[in-house]
Amino acid sequence: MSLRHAVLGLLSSGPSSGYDLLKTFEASLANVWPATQSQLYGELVKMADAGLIEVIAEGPRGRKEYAVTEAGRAELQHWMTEVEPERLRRHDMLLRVFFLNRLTPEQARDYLRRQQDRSAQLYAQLEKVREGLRAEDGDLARYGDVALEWGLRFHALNRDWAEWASAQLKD
Amino acid sequence: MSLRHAVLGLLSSGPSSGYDLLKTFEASLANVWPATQSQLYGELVKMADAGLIEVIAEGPRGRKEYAVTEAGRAELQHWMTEVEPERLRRHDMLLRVFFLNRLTPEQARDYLRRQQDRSAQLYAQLEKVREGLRAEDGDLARYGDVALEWGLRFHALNRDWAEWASAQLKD
DNA sequence: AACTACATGTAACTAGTTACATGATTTA
DNA sequence: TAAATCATGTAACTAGTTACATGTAGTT
Repeated sequence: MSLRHAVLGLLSSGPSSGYDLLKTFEASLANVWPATQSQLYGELVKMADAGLIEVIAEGPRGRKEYAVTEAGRAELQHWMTEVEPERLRRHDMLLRVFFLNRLTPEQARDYLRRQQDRSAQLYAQLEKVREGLRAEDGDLARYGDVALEWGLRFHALNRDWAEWASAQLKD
Repeated sequence: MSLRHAVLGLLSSGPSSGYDLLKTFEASLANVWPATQSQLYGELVKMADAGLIEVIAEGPRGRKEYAVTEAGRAELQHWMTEVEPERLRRHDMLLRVFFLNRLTPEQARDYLRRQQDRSAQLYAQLEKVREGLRAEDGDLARYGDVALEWGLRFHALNRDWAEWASAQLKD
């Protein structure tokens, strides 16, 4: 249900259309909560039905400008302060680790090596994103950077763990 | 589609029934790839239809013993060595971070503090699981421990990051 | 005889994906 | 006037969840 809360979060800093929200998802939230066009438009209709948001204006080409209602603000507040974040449940990189003994030792080492390389690459990519972000400001960029730090640490963890795991295999 | 591969992985070390597979999911794979009873039984039927597994025996109470076919083994091998693991896409703990400025500074700090505590707690829990695991052996336990190390590092990362993020808020 | 564990199956629902469809406005 | 961008909507499908349903075999 968090697409709903992502939308409430975005709209809580000002009204916007589905189209514009989609751009924001792609530009800012892509790494924490991606949304497709069809899912977003559908969700906006459901949220309006539920009274969390409302259409406050219609523009050219059928553009609809949505704003959060009081009920929407309350729901956002509730979700932010009282709902425990979901735990990470599925992790197919780790799932493969359980079956590493089905591979030859070389294949198993290759697998971990690929994960290590990939994480190093993702780390480097994120570092570049951070540089690009330095230019911008505003709250989304500011808090975006706090989230980005998590990402950097995450990729570093994966990289280092894969190296460690590779060494473990040798016994 | 990875439930399918989890099943292939488990069956690749010997035939088993849906019921027994479910126990293994609960005991060993719960943290990397949970499966519900209804999903598992449904998937087994689809996999048999697709020729990846087959019923090799029927026991009391309608028990069906499944075994991997050659096609199933090939699919497992393919998935292990040629399919890139999915990246983590959705992360609602981090999504909330983007909207931390909608809270009062105290609420925001509380949020991060709760995440820190929770991660510390999950870390401690996993450590206990590891102790319990030391007793067992066999490949699932052995590789399970490699995955568990990832989990420990992950919770430590979350704990430390939350502390860091909390300090960031003060400017 | 009652209880527990074994064992499978099905229905209704939610979230998310890809692909298709349509049309209006702005800009080169 | 052609192309790009703006803007929304819908259909078909997949994966996963919760709840319901049913019956058998072994244990106390």
